[in-house]
Amino acid sequence: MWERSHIQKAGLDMSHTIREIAQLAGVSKSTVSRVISGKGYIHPETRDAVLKVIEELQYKPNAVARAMVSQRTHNIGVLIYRKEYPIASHPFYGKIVDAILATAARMNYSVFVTTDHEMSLRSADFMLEKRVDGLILISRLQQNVIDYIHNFGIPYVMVNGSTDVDNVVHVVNRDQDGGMMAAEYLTGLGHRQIFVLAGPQTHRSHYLRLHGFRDYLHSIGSPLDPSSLAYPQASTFDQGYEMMRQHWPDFKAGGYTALFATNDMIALGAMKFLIEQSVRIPDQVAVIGFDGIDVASIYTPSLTTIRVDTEAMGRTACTILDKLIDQQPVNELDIELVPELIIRQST
Amino acid sequence: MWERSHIQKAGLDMSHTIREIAQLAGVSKSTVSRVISGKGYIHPETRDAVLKVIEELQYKPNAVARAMVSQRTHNIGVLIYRKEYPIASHPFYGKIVDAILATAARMNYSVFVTTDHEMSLRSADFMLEKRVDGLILISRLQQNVIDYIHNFGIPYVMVNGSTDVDNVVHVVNRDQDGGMMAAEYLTGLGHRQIFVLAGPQTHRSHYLRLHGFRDYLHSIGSPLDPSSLAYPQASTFDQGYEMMRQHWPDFKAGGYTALFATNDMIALGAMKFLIEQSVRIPDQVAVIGFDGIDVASIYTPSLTTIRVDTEAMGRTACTILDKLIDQQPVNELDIELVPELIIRQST
DNA sequence: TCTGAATGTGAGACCGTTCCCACATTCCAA
DNA sequence: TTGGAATGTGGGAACGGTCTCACATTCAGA
Repeated sequence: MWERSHIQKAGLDMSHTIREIAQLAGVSKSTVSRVISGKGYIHPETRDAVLKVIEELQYKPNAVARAMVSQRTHNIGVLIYRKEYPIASHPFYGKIVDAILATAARMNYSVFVTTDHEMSLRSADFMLEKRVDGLILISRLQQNVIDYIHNFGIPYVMVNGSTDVDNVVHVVNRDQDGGMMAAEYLTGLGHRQIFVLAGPQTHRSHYLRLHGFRDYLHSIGSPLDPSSLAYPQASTFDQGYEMMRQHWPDFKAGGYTALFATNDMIALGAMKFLIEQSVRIPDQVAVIGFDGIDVASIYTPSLTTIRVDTEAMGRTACTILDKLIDQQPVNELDIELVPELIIRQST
Repeated sequence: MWERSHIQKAGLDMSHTIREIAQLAGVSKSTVSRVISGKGYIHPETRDAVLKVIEELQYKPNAVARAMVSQRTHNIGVLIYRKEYPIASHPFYGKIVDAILATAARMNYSVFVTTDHEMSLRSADFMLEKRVDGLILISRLQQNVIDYIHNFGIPYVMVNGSTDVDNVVHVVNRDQDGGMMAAEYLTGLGHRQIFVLAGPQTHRSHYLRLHGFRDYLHSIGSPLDPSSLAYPQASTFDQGYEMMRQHWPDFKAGGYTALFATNDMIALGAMKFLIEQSVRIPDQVAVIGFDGIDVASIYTPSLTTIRVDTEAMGRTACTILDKLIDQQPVNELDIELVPELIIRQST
C-alpha cells in the first residue's frame, strides 16, 4: 500500500546520453551526433552499429542540451488574456489555440499555453525565461506586456489584437466587412427595423463589426437609429440575455423584425430571452450573430452568423512566426482573414 | 516595405548571461548565482550591486541552462487523445486543461499542450525529448503509448482514462454514482418510462454511467427495458440528434416521459430533435444529461445534468503530479471525484 | 607513383547555469 | 592570544549535446 507510490520509478528509467551510446558502439560522441543529425560523412557500417545501440537503449536525444548549444528551443508560447473565460475552453479562442497546436506540431514546435487573468508580466516572464523561439499573443494584451516582450527582442505575432502597435505582424479578421455582410444579408431578406446589440466598443472587433453594419445601412439609405442600439457591458451570454430583457419593451414597441449582435454569445443570450417570451425565430424576429462558434450551430434554433476563420488565424500566425524565427522576410504585416456568412435556422 | 520584416530585431535583443552580469558587477558568476538563488552567504552591498546590474540589463536567467544542470525543466506536458474534437476547444476536456493550466502556473510549471489525432508515439516522443518533468494523460490513450511513456520512467497521471493500467495514479469521476443520481432524481420526479441514450460502451465513463443508472432503476423494482435503450455510435451532438430521430416512433409509442443521455452533447442533440418535433420540455419529456459542459447551461431550455468536477480533475492531477515529480509518497492511486446534480429547465 | 580530393573519425571547446570545494577574512569565546 | 566557526567570494567541473578543426585513410587521375 505504502510502496505503491514508488512504483512509477520502476520504469527502465534513466535516459541515456550520447556518450553512453558512443561507448557502447565503440565510437566517439561526434560520430553518434553525426548519425543522429545526418550531416557529415559517416561509414554505413558505423551508422548501422550506432543506430542499433540507439534502438536497443531506446535513446532519446535531450532537447534541452540541444537547445543549449543551438540556441533554439523549438518551443513557442501562446499567451492569451481573458477575463471572462479561461483560455482553452473559450469557445472562440480555444479554436485558435487548436489551430496553433495542430500547425505547430506539423512544424516540429512544442507549444506552451499560458493563461493569465491578472495579466501580470509574470506569464510573459515565464515564457521569456524558458527561451521560447517565439510568441503568439492572442486578444488584446496590455501595452506594457507587449512592450516588455518587444524589448526582449523575441519574434512574436499578434492574433485578433488591437492594431495600435506598429511594426508587428497582426492576424485579424475583416470585422468591418463582416459587419457589412450581416447588414447586407438582413436587408436583403427585407428587414429594415433591426435592433443591434454591440459588445464593448473598446474592443476592436466589436467596434469594427458595429461600424461595418452601420455603414452598410447608411449606404442604402436606411441608417441605424441610436435607439435601435444597445451596448452590453461584456460580450457574454448573460449580458446578451440581460440587455435583451432590459430593452424588451422598446423592442416590442419598435416593431423590430431582426436582431444583430456583434458576437454569437450575445446573440444566443438575447435569443434565449426571446424564446422565453415565446417569440418565434425567425418568423417574428430574425437573429444573426458573429464569430461562428460551435455552440451557434447546435443551438435551437441554430444561429445564422458571420464565421471568423479561426483555423486560418491560428495556422497563419504559426506560419508567420516560424518565418520570423527563421529570419525570413515577411512581406505583409497585416494579415486580414475573410469571414463567411453561415445561414442557419435563426434567419 | 521590405525592411519592415526586420524591424522586430530592433528590440534591445540579446539576453544577457550570468557572466556578463558578473563582469559588470565586478564579481564572479558564482556570486551572481548566489544572489539569484538566494542561498549561501553574500554581503548585502555585493547583493545590491549585483541586483542593480540585473535590473539595468533586464537580465532573465536562462531556464534552459538551468534545466540542463538541475535536471529539472519545470515543464509538464498534457497529452490528450481525441478524434472528434481538437483538444482545447473540447467542451469537456478543455475545462480540464484550463484547470491544469491555472494550477500548474501557481506551482511554477509551464505546460506543453499536445493534440494528437493519429495518436502516434510522435507527440509522446516530443514531450519525452523535451524532458518534461511529468505528464498528464487525458482520456483513453492507447496502451502502447502508455507503455512507451511508462518505460521511459517519467512520472505521469491519468485523467479520465480507463483503469486497466496498474500502479498508476488515476483521477476519475464517480460515473457510476452519477448514473445513480440521475436515476434517483428522475424517478423521484415520478418518471418511470425513461428512455436512455448511452454513448460508446467501450468508454469507461459511458459504461459506468449507464450501469449506475440501470442499477438504481433495478434496485427500486423498475428495471430498464432493453427496448428503452439506444446506443449512439459516438458521444456527439449529431449522434444524439440522429439516434433520437431514429427512435422517434418507438419513443412516441412507448409513452416515455423522460430521457437520460450519458453525456450532455448527446442529450442536447436529442433535445434539439424533440424541440423540432414540438415536444415541450420538460412538460412532455424531461431531459437529463451528464458532464456539465458550458453549453448545457445556456441552451434553451437549459439542460439538467450531472456535473463532473473538471476543475478538481485538473487541479488534482497537477497536485499529484507535482508530488510524484518531487518523489513524495502519494497515498491514493485512485482519486474519485464526486459529481453533482445540477437542476435546470429541462426537468 | 604521386597528389589532391573525398571520405571517415575523434578531440575538445562551447552553450549558461549550479554547486562543490578551496580559500580569505572577520568574529567571538576560551 | 588563539583557534575554530561564521561569513563572504571565486575557480572550475559538471549537465548533454553540436560543431569546428585536425588528422587518417581511401581513391581516382595524371
